[in-house]
Amino acid sequence: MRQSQLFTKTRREAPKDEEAKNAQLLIRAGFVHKELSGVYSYLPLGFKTLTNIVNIIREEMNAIGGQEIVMTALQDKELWSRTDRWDDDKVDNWFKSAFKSGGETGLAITHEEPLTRIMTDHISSYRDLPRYAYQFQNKFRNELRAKSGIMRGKEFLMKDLYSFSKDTEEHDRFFAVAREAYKKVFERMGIGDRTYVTFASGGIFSEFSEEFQTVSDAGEDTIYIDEVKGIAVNKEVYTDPVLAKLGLSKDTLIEKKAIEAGNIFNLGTRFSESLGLMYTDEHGERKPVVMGSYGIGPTRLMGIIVESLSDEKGMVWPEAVAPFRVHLVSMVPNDPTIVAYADALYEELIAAGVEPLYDDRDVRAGEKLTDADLIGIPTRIIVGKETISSGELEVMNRATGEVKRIPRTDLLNSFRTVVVAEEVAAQEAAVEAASADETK
RNA sequence: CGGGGCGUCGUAUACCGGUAGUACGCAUCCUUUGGGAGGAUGAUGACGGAGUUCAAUUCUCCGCGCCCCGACCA
Repeated sequence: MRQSQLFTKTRREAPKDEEAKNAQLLIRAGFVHKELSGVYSYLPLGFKTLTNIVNIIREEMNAIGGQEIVMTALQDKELWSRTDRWDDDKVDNWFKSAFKSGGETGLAITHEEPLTRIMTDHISSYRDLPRYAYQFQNKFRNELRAKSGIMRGKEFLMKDLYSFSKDTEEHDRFFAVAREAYKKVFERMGIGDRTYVTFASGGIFSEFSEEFQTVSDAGEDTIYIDEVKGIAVNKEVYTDPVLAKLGLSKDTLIEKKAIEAGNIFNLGTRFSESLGLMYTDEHGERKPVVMGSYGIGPTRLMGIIVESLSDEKGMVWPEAVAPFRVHLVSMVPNDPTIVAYADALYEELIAAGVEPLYDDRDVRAGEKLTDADLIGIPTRIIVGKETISSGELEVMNRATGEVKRIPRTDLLNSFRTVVVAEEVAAQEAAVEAASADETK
């Protein structure tokens, strides 16, 4: 993509109505646009980044047997009344609206109810279990106070997976599998080293839920981490009996601020019983389906990555989620030789399978470099006078600032090798997933 | 929802009861070209409503919007 064609521009200053680092940087770099308090649109660079995050999650959900669907935003009042989650005194953050023909509806805050009802059409025997379905969908929550930029909005993207199992044993097995899949997601996003499985309140459903908490000063939660065991406890359940139960000692726990990047819940039979999702077991006995729910907010995750990995110059995206892997910067816009060289290199990079963001704008070098720092693409290739005389490309690592000089052909070959390796890995993963399906 | 604060060109800011100024950005031109360059010229602005006043962007009230602290957060 030629940067001269990108419709977004960078800004020197953050808008005064944003205090959160993630929102300041994302707006300055043109990734997002604030529509309302707690409501953001995603512009080309932001959408590409978000798409990469979504795809990583999608791959990991597919790998554990998840089947992707899309449910509706508009909800059936009658359905939610049956589980007693419609009244404002029970759930106070609905956005409710009325049909012109009469009657009320609401914008989905979560999707246990509609999916459980859908499943009543499709699950009736033990042969139909287990099943796992998930979606990426905007959720709407009428928060009294949005805050922290894109990390706590009123409308936000959510990946929610729901599991349907025969009994608690089958459920527990999948729960453990889902936990590992979540860990993989955070590792691939570059925040695995600072994200902890955290025991938290299970709310009305069960004793505990498990949160995935990323250590960050921007976090709203306080957690107590056991570094050796690699797990943590949320302050909301930080009591002696709970610690004893989890085999943790106060002496080894470290208090940190953290932000919830995901959570997994054991729902038991709360929804299946109230909505009649039953199956007949091997002995002809009718039983309620045992459910779980598993959430990750991709938009929040994007904010967490910005909060966690940016530096004083701007954002620093991990390879896996960066809007582009490579930022090609031509330094002297009025020198036809350099422009021609950079143009040719741009085409060759595309041919090698790595489309860069190509800063071909007619602006000064300083502005380009400052913008490149802000945008935070992991690898930067700088083309200037020296490049042409030496035949070596100046390749800079955004995260470390390290600069290497690499002969042009070597660099192009290394990209080709990486692309081929990724294709092979993708094929292997597909084969593995297919064989996993067969063994079920 | 309780408390506090704020709404001025696209962005960030200043001043003022009586010409609304500056910087960046934008437009045209000249110079400049490896870390947000200099000059010249130009376009663009007071959240909405009511009130006080000869006169309101400025003061008062009511809306609306935004931010922060707390509460809340399947």
